[in-house]
Amino acid sequence: MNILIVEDEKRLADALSHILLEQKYMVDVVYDGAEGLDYALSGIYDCIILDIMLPSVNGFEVCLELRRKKITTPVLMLTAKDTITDKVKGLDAGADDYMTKPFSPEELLARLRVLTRRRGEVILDEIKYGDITLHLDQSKLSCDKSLKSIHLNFKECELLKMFLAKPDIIISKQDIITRIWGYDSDAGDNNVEAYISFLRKKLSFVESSIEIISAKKLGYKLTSKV
Amino acid sequence: MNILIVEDEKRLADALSHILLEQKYMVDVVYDGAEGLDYALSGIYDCIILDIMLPSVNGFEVCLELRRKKITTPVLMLTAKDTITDKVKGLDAGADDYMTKPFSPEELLARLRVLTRRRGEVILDEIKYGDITLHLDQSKLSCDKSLKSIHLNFKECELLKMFLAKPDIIISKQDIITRIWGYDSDAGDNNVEAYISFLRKKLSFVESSIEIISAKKLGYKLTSKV
DNA sequence: CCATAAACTTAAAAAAACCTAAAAATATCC
DNA sequence: GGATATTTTTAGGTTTTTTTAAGTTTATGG
Repeated sequence: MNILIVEDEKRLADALSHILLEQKYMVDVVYDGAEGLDYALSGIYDCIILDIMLPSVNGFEVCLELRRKKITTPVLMLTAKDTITDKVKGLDAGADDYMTKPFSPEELLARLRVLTRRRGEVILDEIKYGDITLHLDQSKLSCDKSLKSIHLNFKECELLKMFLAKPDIIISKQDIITRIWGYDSDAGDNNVEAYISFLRKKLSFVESSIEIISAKKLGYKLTSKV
Repeated sequence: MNILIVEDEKRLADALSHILLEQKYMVDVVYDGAEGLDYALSGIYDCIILDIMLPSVNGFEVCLELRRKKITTPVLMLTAKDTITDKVKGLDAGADDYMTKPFSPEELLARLRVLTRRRGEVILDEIKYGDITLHLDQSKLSCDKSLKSIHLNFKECELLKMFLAKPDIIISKQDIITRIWGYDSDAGDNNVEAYISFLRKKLSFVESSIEIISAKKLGYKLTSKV
């Protein structure tokens, strides 16, 4: 079960993600509205916990935009704004539930269970970029041109997904570690390097024109040769 | 849009029904639990507003019974019981939302709109996929080709049902545990593995071309070999 | 152009995940 | 209460993933 937390108060976001991780949810955390919207639009989440007051784009707008784009992922608004007007506004913006801070972890988890009790939703199972397609449902990478494909394991898949979410943007090793190994892991740079190497080998195996470029001291980015 | 109000405080029930009628909902009101259950079991309502402390049968039980009988009408619990424990209990009993008295009419209406804007589900007593048929009424799995069939026990049946609801989609072990063993169970991954193994054996016994594929670290999915 | 730190690659070791049969514990039925 | 069915646990072997570590290559500032 994948949960996205969009919350700019770092302390609270950490606490939340802790609680959820304990319950074996998979958690992604982002700290501003625009980024939250980006992530949410992927449609891969089973629920989104959304703050309202956020840098760049506020929670109401994030929610409205999601619904406009036909993303039906359940949204739980979690915010300090406790007036009736805000609640109504949030729910009518497309949120499925609304809780005010401070909140009880137990109630949050219970409401989360309600929202994630299965409905007839469709999950995005494919990401395309350039000449490649990442089939999330089959953990498989394929190339449109060569028609070749190859299996990716869990971390390879996560890593590629991360790059595909931000093509042409440099991602630091540390970001990769925190996202894929977890913020409290003791994985080192070499772990990342090893996986980058695995991925490159597979990208070249399927004869893609996509490549992962390393930017010394900064990180890596995905680009299309063509 | 039909709403059922189950609430023994006559004054409150009247006020509520007033508010709803103003919004052009069709409203039925009953004043005790057993009667509420009777009405609710008809399945004709789009939402049920349910008090907890009721004569004869309490709200938790009404809700549990409804879910046991596969009635999926959204339930909004509206009650004076405002402890976290009660909220969790209510939501886990199958309620879709929980509000405490005193409540604001605006918020109630907003939450009602959330609950009634969702899609319906269909209940069947037979599920077919590929060359197999799962007879829910007889807990029996059969294969069209070989004509062989075999009995499934409850958990095997639930598990297969889960897969059949989403063929080709990966379902995580955690999802399986929460759905089949309950969110608060201490069943481990190995329980799931054992049941997957049972199911595979039975699928192969009836000579089906359906198989359960494991996606390491992600879960399992059902696919048809042909 | 050289020294050097950073990045890369790889094989092999270690760890984790998975599968299954069979035993043990529980629950259910007659 | 005994028989039967179901569920859970155990344990071994298998496979896959992940980490490690050492040797190699590459980029960059001086």
